[in-house]
Amino acid sequence: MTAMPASQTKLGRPREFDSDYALEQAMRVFWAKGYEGASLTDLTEAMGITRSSMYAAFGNKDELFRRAVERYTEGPASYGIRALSEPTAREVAESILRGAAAASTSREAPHGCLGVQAALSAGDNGLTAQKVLVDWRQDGAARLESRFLRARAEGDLPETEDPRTLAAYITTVAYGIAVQAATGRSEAELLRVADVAMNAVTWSHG
Amino acid sequence: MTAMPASQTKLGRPREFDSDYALEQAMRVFWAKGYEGASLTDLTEAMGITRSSMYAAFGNKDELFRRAVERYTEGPASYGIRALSEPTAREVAESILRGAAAASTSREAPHGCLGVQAALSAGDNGLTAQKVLVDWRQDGAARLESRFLRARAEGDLPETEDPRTLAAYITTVAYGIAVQAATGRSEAELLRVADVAMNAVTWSHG
DNA sequence: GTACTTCCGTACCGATCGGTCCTGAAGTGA
DNA sequence: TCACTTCAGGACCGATCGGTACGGAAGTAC
Repeated sequence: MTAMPASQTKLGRPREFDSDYALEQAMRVFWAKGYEGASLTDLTEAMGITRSSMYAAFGNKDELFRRAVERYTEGPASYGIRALSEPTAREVAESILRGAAAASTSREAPHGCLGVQAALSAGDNGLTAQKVLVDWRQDGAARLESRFLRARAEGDLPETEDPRTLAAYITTVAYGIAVQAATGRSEAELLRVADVAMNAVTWSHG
Repeated sequence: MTAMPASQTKLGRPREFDSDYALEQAMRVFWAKGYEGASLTDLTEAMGITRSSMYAAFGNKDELFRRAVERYTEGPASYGIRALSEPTAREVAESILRGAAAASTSREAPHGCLGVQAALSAGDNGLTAQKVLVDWRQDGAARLESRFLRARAEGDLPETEDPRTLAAYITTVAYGIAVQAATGRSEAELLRVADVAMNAVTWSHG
């Protein structure tokens, strides 16, 4: 219904607003105010469109949030995906922690991590959004676990390290860094925290 | 007006409900649903009192939240204060991390940490609550920093360790553990994470 | 031009939000 | 008993919530 295949013949009046820009703005509002704290008025004003246009283009608030999270993953949180392709387990972990510190304290975006703070807890109306983010965090941890599993198979991580626990540890620190950023800590401080955190693990290299 | 000194002569009809119990229930609702997600209806139903009684006893939603956070500090989060009186820096840190893992995964309470998840981000109506929790987290970190400062002075922590960074690291892991608990991780997993985290620091003892 | 489709803006929907007010009952001290 | 105070309950407040209906304007395909 909403997102038709682009191959279809375009009929009628074409959309006047930039859908990507609108989604970007919605993402920022959710990031700053959380799912429940972001009202339709907040969202549409930031997106520069009316309620009608938003509902026609994205369906409803839940779907808009889902799309915003996707965009967040591909945009501000893309350091996470890039980190997975670092050559060694140590560099993967370091990229994630330093990336989290940087992304959570950017001056051009809300502090903290959308994936953590937008719906950590929720009332009845926010349960869908809460589940979206639980899945988002679980998925990220699972990818990291797979990466560490591969690293161990490649001899890149000592056999004594458990990939699941290690992935849980790194994501734990990353989430904590996001909370610290939302509490007001500076990037410099959080980079030092990331450095300390790296010492917890015996890496094969580095 | 609201909270008169207890020394005053008691006049009129005495309160019929248990104020402590009511506050405990309110705390749990805020813990599970967050500040904005917890409606007055949710709160008063759990507390077993009417809106009138709540407003007479606690003032308004913001004040109720403030009191609930106080109770949280003295109750479910009391492990934090107790940890500060452990004899060595290592034991302080270990008590905090293990305490966080246990408190965040209790079967008799909502998962996660009220101080983290009840208002990490907020809309306009939740800004006061958000500030309460920012202060709460900053205060906790400051106390831990003081404790580590003392530990270093007592020769209980190597001179090479910076108390501020160390306190930031430990609280970061503790917050991360709370996020993981809200994501569904088990206590056993989080205890393993806590063990890993302890290896990041060179302690004088243990 | 004409038929058709989708646009956008607005007015509006019922529900719920936090908070107030009023009333009658119930307990207090003298 | 009496005056006084505070209780609990529920109706009610304006504002805002997410979401919908409608209608005129504006674009496209033929």
